[in-house]
Amino acid sequence: MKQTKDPFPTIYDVAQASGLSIATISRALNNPEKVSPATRERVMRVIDEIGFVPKADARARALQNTGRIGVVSPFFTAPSFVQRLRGIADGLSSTHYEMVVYPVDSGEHIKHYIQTLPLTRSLDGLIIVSMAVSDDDARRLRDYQIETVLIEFPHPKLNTIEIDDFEGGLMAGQYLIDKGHRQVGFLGVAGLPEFAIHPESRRLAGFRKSLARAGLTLPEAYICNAPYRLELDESVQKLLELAERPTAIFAATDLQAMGLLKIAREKGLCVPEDLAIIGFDDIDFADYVGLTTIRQHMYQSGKLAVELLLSRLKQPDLDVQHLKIQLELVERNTA
Amino acid sequence: MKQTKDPFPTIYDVAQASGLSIATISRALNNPEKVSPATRERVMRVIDEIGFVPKADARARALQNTGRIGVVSPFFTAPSFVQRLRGIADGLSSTHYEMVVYPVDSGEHIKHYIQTLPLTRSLDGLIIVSMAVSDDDARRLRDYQIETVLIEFPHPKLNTIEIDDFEGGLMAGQYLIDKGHRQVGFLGVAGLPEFAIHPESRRLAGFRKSLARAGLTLPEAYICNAPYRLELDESVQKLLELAERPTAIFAATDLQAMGLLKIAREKGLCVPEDLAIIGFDDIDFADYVGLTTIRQHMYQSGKLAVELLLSRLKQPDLDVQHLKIQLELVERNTA
DNA sequence: TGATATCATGAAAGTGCTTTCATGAAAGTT
DNA sequence: AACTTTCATGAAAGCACTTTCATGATATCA
Repeated sequence: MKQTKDPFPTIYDVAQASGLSIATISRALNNPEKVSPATRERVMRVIDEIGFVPKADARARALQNTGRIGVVSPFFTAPSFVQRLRGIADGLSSTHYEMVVYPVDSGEHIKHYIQTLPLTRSLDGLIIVSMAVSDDDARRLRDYQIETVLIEFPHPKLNTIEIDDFEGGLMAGQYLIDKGHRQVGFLGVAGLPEFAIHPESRRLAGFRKSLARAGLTLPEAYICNAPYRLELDESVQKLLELAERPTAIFAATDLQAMGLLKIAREKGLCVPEDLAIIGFDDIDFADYVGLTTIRQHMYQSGKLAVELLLSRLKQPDLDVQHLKIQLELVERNTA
Repeated sequence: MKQTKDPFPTIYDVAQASGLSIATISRALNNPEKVSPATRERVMRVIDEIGFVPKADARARALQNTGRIGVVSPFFTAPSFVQRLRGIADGLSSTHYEMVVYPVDSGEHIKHYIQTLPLTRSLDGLIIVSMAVSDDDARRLRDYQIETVLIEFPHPKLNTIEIDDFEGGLMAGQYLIDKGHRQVGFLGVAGLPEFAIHPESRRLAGFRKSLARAGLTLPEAYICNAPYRLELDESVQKLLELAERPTAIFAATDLQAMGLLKIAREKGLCVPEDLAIIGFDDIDFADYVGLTTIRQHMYQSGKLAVELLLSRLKQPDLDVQHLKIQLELVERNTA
């Protein structure tokens, strides 16, 4: 009667109630084959009776692992990042791992995370999304043997899921050129905090390359940078008000492409006739608005990241891997 | 020299290196005033030297708190839910709490979580979003003294952030009536899994009430249910092809309202002239597409939930609270 | 100067589990 | 019948901290 009242029965209670030792209870739970069937039966019945559930932290302590993997990400609620998060969550859902999300909104934050997370030992693995990791950080992560997978920012010493931003920019440019455009512009990202990475510069580089190959140039006046959100600023207005404005624009992100699309339409421009627009990312809403874009399969990148992480957790001596996500041009109605 | 090589110095290493006992080290860290200034100085110097960081889980175990709060949510990557998540994350960011996300995608899942999370005791608090909680579940959560805040689904015995769906439906209906509409329809949610809650029925009830007050009725033919996503199914097509179709439709969620908007436009209908549309939620993209809607301030609900949770964590004997989020009609271009 | 209060410190218990190692019984072998 | 394996089980150590309680050393008071 005492046991049934106890709100938190421990393994000791189970042992006592069943007349066995805690070692046997533990075995029945974790290595059932090491226990006789009869005993196993008995243990299970008692467990059900008194409602025993192993305490996670005690288990973690003894096991030297925590059953938790951390995800550190900036803008984790931005559409594209959410898709990634979904991939991670799905990848983790079939395992017994929990997902701890560390939103980072300042440079202090990330430094702090990288410095203390490995030390407090409260995580089995770490997925770092779209954040620059210094050699120092990388060394620290390795020294403290916390398995880490980087998404988007590559580091030679760490597992990485890479996006070939250069290639993506090249694809976008080539596509526009093939469509006959000769005056093309670029919409980049402005005002990104210093701790975030800047993939748009590589997208721009690839874009430039494609133009060069076709003997075209990208005039300074055709390059515009705007904040990473739906509401763009006046610099975009100006670009569209140019006497000789571009006939096509490659936006470094879908979010901005959508902002651009809206402004263009407000100005009475027909898309794609007057102005072709191609984005990058393929966020969920891209399909809704019919945005032509370069898909980088965010969901898949997240899922891949956890698969990579899990495989390393199982076999820690595996070589560091650098996977590349396949880019894909999705043709819709804006270009 | 041994200490400096050890990648994970423990409190014992600090004790040995400083010639003090682990008890004193612990005190110097947690109750500095209980230790002589000289000793404190000495301890700190050694800690810095060998790079000691207390292991979080060991600390949690001894302290009986974990520094972690759990968020269980369905569809946690759907636009509206993400906004809520952002509110929760922001609310938590100024604290030392970590956010563990438990995505639920099956009924088994939620039952399982509610039954085991409190028992494994690896969480200080729990925020349950948009999930039905039975009396049994509620009792269990209380018995096992895990502080819980429910969002959207109210329970008398637990803290709740409520949304007045009935009132929202009423507001939507009243607005359409005031605009002169007499033939109004309703777009509800179909195919929601059984573990999710169904706020749309209350939204519908409120909507009906407003119609009744104006002497109007809602014909069966004007009620349509479609999946909770951007791509709606043919039932919506049929509604719009009715000989005498409604002049206005209240969609139970913004996501569906946007789907409806797209279909209407594809059919050549002018919105709002031919068909007025009003949604519910005010997701981020609602502003982009100019959707008139009932805002339920998802972000705020999340933030409020953590504030409520934190205040209860500090003062556990506080009475259970039931907060109501203020709804707000946001007039844009679709109605 | 002897008795008492104050204070910094250390020893040890507690936290709830896993796992190694030892033990004794049953089964198999010759 | 004596001996070796095999197998289920229990005792106990280990995980890395916090905190209570006891102790001995000072400081305080009469």
